[in-house]
Amino acid sequence: MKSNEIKKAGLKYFTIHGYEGASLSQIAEEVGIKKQSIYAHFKGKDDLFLQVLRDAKEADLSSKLEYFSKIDSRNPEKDLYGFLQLVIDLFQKNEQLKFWLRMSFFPPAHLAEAIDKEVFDIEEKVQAILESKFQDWIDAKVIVEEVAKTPTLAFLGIVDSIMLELVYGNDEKRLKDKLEASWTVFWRGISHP
Amino acid sequence: MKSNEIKKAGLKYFTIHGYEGASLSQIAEEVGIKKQSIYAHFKGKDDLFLQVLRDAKEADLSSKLEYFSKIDSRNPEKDLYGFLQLVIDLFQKNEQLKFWLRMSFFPPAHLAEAIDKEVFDIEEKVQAILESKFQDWIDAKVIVEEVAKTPTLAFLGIVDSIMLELVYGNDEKRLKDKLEASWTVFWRGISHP
DNA sequence: CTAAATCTAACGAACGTTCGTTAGTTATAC
DNA sequence: GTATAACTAACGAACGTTCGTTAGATTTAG
Repeated sequence: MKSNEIKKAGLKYFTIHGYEGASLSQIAEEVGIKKQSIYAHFKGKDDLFLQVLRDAKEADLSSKLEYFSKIDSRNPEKDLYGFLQLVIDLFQKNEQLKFWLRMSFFPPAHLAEAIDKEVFDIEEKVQAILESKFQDWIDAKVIVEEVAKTPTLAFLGIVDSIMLELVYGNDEKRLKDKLEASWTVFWRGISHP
Repeated sequence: MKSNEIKKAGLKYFTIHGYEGASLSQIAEEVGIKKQSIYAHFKGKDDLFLQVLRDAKEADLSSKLEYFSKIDSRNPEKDLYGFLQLVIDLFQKNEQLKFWLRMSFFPPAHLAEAIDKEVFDIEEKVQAILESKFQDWIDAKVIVEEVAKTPTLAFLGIVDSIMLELVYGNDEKRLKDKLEASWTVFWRGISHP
């Protein structure tokens, strides 16, 4: 299907140059067609963008949901650190998470509302799952905390900072250092009385 | 000085729409002149952008340096939390930090190299100062840690995540919650044995 | 089985608009 | 009276988009 090739090229250039900086002719050239031909598959630039966005959202969400459904809920140290590894993997394997991150925080102005809705949706779901996991661990006295929301938000903060480090450069060493540092302090912070 | 007005308008639109999405006519209109008149003050779009960038960098750096020069180095809990408050203040008072954040992570492709150099410079300096502060606190046995780099990187991670929260929405409540959660876990993580 | 109709995917050409930029001219300020 | 900073006018290039058309495959009808 040619549509998928176009979406793939769109994902690439939207990620690198942003919505305004990516041009249809550039995207078409990548696929080997003229920019007018894109209109046989999409209504226009906005349509292409929004389809790429929804694909990225779905991929991101389903990867995370799948991970959460697989963990055993008895070993928070392994499960939480594994989630950070998952995020790093997703980021490096496919471009969708990078695209998603960029558009979450710096959306094209005229689509900001539509994008915000999707972002809120995914954020809400992930937070809800994490919070219930933390609650389980608190009940099982595996970690020490009064309210589940505190470690949840702190952990999501680490996820964000790791993603920023991923988008920043490709300083593999610095990423590893930062992950280790954040994780060490975080884990000590929620597991020690 | 009209140049400053132009830079101020440039800062605004570069921050909202990014380099490619901001147009000189838009910027000129904000100031009340025609876009061609910008060329009496700047060589072109790149020149304007880079001057805005350097102003933002300088403002960001000097605010942070000033803060570090004022703290007494005996009370890390107050000093570190105060730094997070400073970042939030800077972000909400002037647009420069938001601009700086956007361009650090999603620079226009043809200026990426020049921008990266500035970003690396400021990052390096802040990290060096923080690391030496942490070393002082470790030596004074106010915090518990072996190497200063670990709490430094973990703290910088919190700074990043707070900035992302600031750029995201203006959910004041969520920002407060996240700050409190990250800080609680972090402080417990570096102060408890 | 063949002929007509429909669908798919691409094309060149052109649309109106906006972009950043340059040149030459006029007004303002010291 | 000279510089500075604004203006008008115009530039080539690129943008997203629409148009009419073509070539080939697939489906439908007689």
